[in-house]
Amino acid sequence: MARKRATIREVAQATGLSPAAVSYALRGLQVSEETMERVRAAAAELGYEADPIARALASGRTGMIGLLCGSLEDLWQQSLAVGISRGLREKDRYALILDAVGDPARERALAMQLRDQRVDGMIVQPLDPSAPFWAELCESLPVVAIGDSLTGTAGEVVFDNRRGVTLALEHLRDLGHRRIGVLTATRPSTPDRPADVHVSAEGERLGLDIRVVTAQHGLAAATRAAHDLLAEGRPSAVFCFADSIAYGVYAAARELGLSVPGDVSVMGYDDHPMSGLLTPGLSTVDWNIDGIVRAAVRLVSAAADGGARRRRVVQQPTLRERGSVADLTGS
Amino acid sequence: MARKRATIREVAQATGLSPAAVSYALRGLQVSEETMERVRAAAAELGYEADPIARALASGRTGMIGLLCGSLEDLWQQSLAVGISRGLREKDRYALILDAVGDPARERALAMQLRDQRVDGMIVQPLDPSAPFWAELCESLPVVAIGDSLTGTAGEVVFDNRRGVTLALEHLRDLGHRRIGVLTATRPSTPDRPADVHVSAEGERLGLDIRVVTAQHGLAAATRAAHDLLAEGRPSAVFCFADSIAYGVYAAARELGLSVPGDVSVMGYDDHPMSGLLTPGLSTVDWNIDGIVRAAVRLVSAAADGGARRRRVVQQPTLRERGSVADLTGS
DNA sequence: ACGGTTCAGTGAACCGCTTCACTAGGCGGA
DNA sequence: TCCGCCTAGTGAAGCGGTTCACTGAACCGT
Repeated sequence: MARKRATIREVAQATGLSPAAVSYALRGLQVSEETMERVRAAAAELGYEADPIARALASGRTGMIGLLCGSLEDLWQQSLAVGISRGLREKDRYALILDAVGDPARERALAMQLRDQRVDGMIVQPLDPSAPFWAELCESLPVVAIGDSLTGTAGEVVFDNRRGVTLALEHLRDLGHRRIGVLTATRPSTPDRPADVHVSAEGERLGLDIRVVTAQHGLAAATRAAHDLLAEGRPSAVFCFADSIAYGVYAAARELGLSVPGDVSVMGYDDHPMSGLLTPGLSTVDWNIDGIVRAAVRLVSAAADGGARRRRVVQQPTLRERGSVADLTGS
Repeated sequence: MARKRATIREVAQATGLSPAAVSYALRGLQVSEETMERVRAAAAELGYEADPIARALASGRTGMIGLLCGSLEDLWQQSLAVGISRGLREKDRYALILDAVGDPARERALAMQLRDQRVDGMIVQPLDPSAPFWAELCESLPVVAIGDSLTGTAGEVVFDNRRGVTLALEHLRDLGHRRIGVLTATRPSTPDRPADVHVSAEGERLGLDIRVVTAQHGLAAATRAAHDLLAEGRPSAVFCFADSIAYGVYAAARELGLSVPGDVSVMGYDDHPMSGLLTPGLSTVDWNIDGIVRAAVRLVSAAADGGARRRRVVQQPTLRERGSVADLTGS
């Protein structure tokens, strides 16, 4: 059995100080340089390290940031998780990553868990941004939402989806596409997701014939949905609201013996690292994941340090052409 | 401000019982059915929920399982994380995912953090399985390692790498390949990684001309390494110790204007969901990720519930042919 | 009627750290 | 010299649960 670890009292004993003094000293507060040194030495000697649980109970703080992902199965969220983990490390914090596996009820439960863990703040990719519990959560700790506005006082890193949609649809139109299938990911209880609205509006403005289909998260589900979409009255192009969904279209096309972009064109939305590796490379709307990560990390750590909570960063997209969209204009 | 949450003492007050009784009642211990009901009702009424931090401090348990990933940038580890998150959910536990971002020092720090968080057990994909701190860690909580044996009393889900390597190399040999490049991921301080040893041994047995190159984690690093490997005295096939590394070979081949498998054949190791989507599909060694996830979850939750800690599951590979290996035999 | 079990529940100590209110001593200014 | 203030440090009360040792009552067989 590992020898029981030293407590603050033992350090106090060893230095002839009170536990309180040791507590202060180790955090660089209130005490003279000299005792500070003495305490540090004794702590090192005894191999003392403060117990984060006890500390959290007493102080209500932990230095951790929670990252709550709606569905880690989504490659985009995976990339984000990796980036945020990295980014927080540089701020001397660390990320607790939790995965709601696509279940809004679990999302709620995990959010509460995280709060109870006394995280100093959290970054969320909400499954259900309109759920009422967010407001309550925002009261008790700084929350930063990525991609959606929450019902509550949260920081936000949002996407200019109107612009992103316009970019994608105009690109398709310019290359001569008129019948366009749109594949979105499920968003429980937000049927009127802003981006979807933009699709209809922009589609109309551009004179496009648009059909929207919703897919569950995950490659397999996206493939099934794409299969359905391609099977009946095939559109000339499919615009997907996530690169990982577009991968499903590639898979479905392969199953159906269709070539991309020969028989069907595909546009993604995200720009995931894998997208450049497919054949043909996936043309997509690039949201600059690094920028998002940096913004989210900045917002949450500022808020956790007592800064402003309500702050909004709008991310602008750029078009990334790679060859998955056929030119039908014959020019 | 959110109204302060109810404590156990308030529930005690409300029911006219002692805090101890309430504590027992809520955990279904020691008390009569009737008081149990009364306590539950009062708790619900007051919106009482036990504070996990206080509980952890007092009892030393949390119900959480830590998942420590050496480098979440690796797609394989991402998949594993997702699977484990799912799997633990079914066991009514939940996963805390931490990412060492490829840094052994951080791996150590996070492992200690996790222990201090009082996780009931942890699943690890060690960066440095031979580091001495694992032994110490294994003393204080159940650890399950995936892919490597730890220096300590840990459960293990290991791969029959000898068999996997044989499968891959024999496949290449059967299709007429002789000069083979091998790309492995960095493993700090384990230069003699078993799999690498097998490569040499098997290569010799099969009469192959093998050259091993090590890549850092991440797609970009893999691409660079592959670039180097392909540029000088190009081998006819490259065998990669992870599918995500193989993706780097695809990328490098594209940059160099080489076709896969026309100019260079590629074999992976893992079978990641994306591998079927590439063109050509990546031929790889399938380790059955679902099986691994299930085994790891089973081992760790059994150990956390007080079962045996030292237990070993060996995973067997199968060959998955998809078309990234050219047949040079001309038959 | 009596000692011995069991059952339901109590009180208080604790888990290990933080923090609040307070004090002793040193110092400067009037 | 006295007062007030600052600094360095103390003691004890938490934080919100769990757990151990114990008690009083009910029940048992004899």
